[in-house]
Amino acid sequence: MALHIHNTLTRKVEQFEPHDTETRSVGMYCCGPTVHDFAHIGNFRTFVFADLVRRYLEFRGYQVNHVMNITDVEDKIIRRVREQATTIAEFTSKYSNAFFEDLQTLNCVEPHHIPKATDHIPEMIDLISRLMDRGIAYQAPDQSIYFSIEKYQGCGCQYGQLVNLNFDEMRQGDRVSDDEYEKESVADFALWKARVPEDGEVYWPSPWGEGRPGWHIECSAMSMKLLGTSFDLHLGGEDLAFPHHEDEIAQSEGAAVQEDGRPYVKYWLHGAHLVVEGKKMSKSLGNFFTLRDLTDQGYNGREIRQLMISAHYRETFNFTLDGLAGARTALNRIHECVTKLRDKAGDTSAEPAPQVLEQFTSAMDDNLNVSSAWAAVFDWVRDCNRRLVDGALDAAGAAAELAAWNRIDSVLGVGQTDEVAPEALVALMHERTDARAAKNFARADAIRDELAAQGWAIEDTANGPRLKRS
RNA sequence: GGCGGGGUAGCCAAGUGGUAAGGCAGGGCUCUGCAAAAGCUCUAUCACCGGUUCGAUUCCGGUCCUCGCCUCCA
Repeated sequence: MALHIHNTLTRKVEQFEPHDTETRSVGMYCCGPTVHDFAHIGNFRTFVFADLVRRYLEFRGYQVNHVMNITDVEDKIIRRVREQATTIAEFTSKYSNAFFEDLQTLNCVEPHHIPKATDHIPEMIDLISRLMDRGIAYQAPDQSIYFSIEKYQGCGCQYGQLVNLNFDEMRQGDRVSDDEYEKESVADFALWKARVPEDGEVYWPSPWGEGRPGWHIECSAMSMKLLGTSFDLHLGGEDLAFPHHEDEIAQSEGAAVQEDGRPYVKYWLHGAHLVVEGKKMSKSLGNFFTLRDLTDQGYNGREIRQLMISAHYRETFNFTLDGLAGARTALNRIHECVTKLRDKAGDTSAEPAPQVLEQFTSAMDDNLNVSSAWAAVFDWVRDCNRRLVDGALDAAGAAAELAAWNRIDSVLGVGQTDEVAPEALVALMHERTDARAAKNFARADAIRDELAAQGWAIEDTANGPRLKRS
């Protein structure tokens, strides 16, 4: 079997075949954060999902070129920059840095390219110019540049590739902001927003006067610059399908820069949102969490990551604190097993054991069915534990299972490294062994309590006692 | 109103036209000086009503409930 994924363009699960089949290189773009605040766990579900896709493609032997943008100019940012009398660079760098720290906490692999919108104004202007030249964009009386959906459709292009649109039935105009009333048609969207007093010092020169880019144009300009005018994968949260991604397609294909009728993007993947304790996150409900809120409660990034990738990306996920505690226990179980395999394997190395890898791969190939993939992992844990108890695993066998796990964890990214206990604690552990030999159980238990107080648990195994983080 | 997801054990969550994975929590047992870890073991008529079928949780129709999008949104 080969990797199959759900493509929003066709609304079907399709076999993944990148444009470039010879080098197996894949271009992948993921809409990144708008850096006006600390990102919340809902945002991170999407980024962890993108990380999972990237890691699985690499596991499958593809060479991925992963791009994630940073949106650092936008209404909210402009407002706060003005309120705090600062600059865009200063204001956004704080949240941008925090974002990358958080990604690291979640054990996400850093994208190869992280373009910022404000560094690509010329590319956006070029793209808008091309749309103007083709007659698809127009300047309104307010001096802003808009994209004409009517003209675009007149060129034989389709608007509404990602969602079924029926403009007559839509509740039009409800939320159209005041400054966009000069558009020719309500569905048109801004490519370039003319400078207004509220923008303060945030503006750039352009052939159409001072102003700033519309929201959608940055992703078209930056993705095509870094990945070419027609690339393989574009991902983002489900809310972005319309209008953001739809408009990206319109701008990019409206510019007619693709060769021989290729689409702007071959596969669109959208990750579903998460809710917390069954409800949409909101500060008033008290179920709104940034990543930092959770790590402050003592949960680590691996645990949060595990929970986020425990369910299918196309389903709304219910993130709960109970679930997080469960993720901790589940991960500990894997870690225990891996530790025992390491002990058994020693320095022996071996080729990965095929069985669990096959089960894992066939689950993931099926539209990234992580639930099923985890089931394969836990079945494997039970099987390894059983064989360890039965003495049915020798060093080579353990090494093979370990090698398989390392392959799997290159995708899941939840593995931990063992922490070595301080010497003083190891000495205490030995003292306890002596006490036990002398049947001085009171002293032995006292030592165990003392170790526990320092965050270490003692475990008596067939090979003697072992210390581990509790 | 339009479009698109969902409703499976206490909780989370896969899956299938032939009596339902996995994880967490809980009960019992084994091992242990006691623990821990591990193993064994127990816990579900798949929202409701019709239809198709030898047989449906799975297909079709309807009902109820729920979530998202419809130009801020991951």
